Amino acid sequence: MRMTRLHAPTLKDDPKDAEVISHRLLVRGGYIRKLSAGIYDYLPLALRVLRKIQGIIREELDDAGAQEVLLPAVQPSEIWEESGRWALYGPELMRMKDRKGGDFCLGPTHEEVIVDLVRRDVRSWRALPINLYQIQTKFRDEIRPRAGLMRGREFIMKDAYSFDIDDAAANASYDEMFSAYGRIFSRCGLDFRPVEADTGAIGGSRSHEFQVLADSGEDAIVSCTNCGYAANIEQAELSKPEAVVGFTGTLERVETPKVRTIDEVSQFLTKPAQAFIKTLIVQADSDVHAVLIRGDHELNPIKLAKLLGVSEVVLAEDDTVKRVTGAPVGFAGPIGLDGVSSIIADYAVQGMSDAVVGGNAIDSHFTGVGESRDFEVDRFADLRMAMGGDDCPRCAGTLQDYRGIEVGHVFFLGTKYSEAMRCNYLDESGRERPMVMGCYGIGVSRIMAAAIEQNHDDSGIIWPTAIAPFHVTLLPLQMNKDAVVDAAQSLYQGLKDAGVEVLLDDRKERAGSKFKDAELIGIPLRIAIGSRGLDNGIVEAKVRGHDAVHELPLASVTDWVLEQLN
RNA sequence: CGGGGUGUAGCGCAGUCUGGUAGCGCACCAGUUUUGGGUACUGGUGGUCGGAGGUUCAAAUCCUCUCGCCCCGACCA
Repeated sequence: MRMTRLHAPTLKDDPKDAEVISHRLLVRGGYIRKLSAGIYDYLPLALRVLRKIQGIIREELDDAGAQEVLLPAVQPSEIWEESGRWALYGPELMRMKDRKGGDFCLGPTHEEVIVDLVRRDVRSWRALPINLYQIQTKFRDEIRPRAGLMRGREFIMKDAYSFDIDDAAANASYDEMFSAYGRIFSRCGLDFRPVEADTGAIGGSRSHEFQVLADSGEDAIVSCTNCGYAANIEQAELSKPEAVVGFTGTLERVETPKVRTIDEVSQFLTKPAQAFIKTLIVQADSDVHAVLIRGDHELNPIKLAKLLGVSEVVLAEDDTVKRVTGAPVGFAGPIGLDGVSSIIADYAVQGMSDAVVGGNAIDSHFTGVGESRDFEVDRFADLRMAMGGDDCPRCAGTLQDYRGIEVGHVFFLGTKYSEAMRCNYLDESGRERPMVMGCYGIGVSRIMAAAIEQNHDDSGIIWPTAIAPFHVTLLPLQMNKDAVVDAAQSLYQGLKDAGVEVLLDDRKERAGSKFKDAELIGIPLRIAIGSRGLDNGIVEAKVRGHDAVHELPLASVTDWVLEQLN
């Protein structure tokens, strides 16, 4: 490809509305343009990257026995009514009517469509397992799209769905997808972790997210430094700490005028946050509970909801707090608290002594508190978010904090959709049974952004070779010198003939502009052809992201490039 | 949805407080110059100042309403 024929409008200035690195570089590098919030044009360079990613996905999924289909983007409400999600899905589901007044939506996901497809034509256990996937544009009307391609409303996703005869077979399908995902992300050149994830309201027993490690990631994850354990902090279970025996401190009520948050009280009393017990008043359906969490820890509402057997828990309204504690928000404590259904405490609170708790009265706290000596807990459980420094629940190691970008998710669905939509088959004994499903997503456009978050420097993008828009870029530095132009032209032809994807910067730009743009666009290999070196038959070769400059004879350029590409 | 910000040329911005009929840099076009890290100079193209209404002799500027976009949070799985 010749640069003069490539629509890659690069910018010197950062676009104002781009904050995160991948967003800035994709816009500046001429890869994407915004059409509306969370909706982007993909320009030629971006499309080349997306096709590389899609190619890797196709190869690995086809190898794993999946088959590609392409399902409609616009879906009728009927199948969503059947699965029950027409009512369940909120405004994130983009709904619309056709000219006859029929209800439709833009597909945010395709469980309904795929189940409808499979249930029509697959009737026998002999036809299973079957695994169908597609690569397609999804639309979710996100409350707040952000960070460019990272969380768009319209985005490209690969979604796959497996159908099996029973749990064991479905688990095998899951395992196969899990390992294919590992190969896909490795081939994309990403540093990632598969982490155990929350199975959420869908239920089911297994779920893993594939997280690309990057400081800008939206998700908080912990990973053991010793064994392979890794999990979303929402999911990470924590081992029960050993209870400490013996109390110190004497119970004492202290005045704490106008200080209510842990930080404020901690400063006021000059005691560390670990010495505090937070008392959170929560609402679970119609019940109100008090939840005790150590001051430096954070409640995990998902764990609490599971423990209480409800779909969700929320912090109680101010009025409720006042009613059950007799004090405004900020002074709740477990001592003398009897207006709640139960007092539940995180394991870390067990055996705490010389602690600080709220006094259930305005401007008042207790110090020197001993758990079980000064108040009763109804039950203890693992209720908090994991964090760096915690003990690994699987081995003797320690957990470390990471931020991650979720680029893939594998999910054991079970029979939720197949039962709701009667996607059944006849087993060997002629009995009708629901198929057991799994679903598997990859954020294709998000991978492009995640790869940049992980691979860039001050000058621009540094693409992993496997997903770079081109392998090599040629920079003729003086377009007015025939020798330079001719040498570049013959290198261009030679590389193309050798099957290399090459971008020739044949613009009549100065050398500086070409270098800058080449670095911004981030093609892995760069060959600079200048009159100075050419007098000695030499060009300069450089690998993007490395400082070393190699002087190469013209004749060996193609070999060098092929060697670099392996 | 709550909080904060912002909308002026393709991009980045000034002008708004204190009303007087729109400007700078980049990009783009023509030319001179330069020629290995975004060259310098000259001339030029391009804007209903997000939109609607109002106040005024006069509105980018003041008032009211409205829309878009960005950030934080809540929400969502």
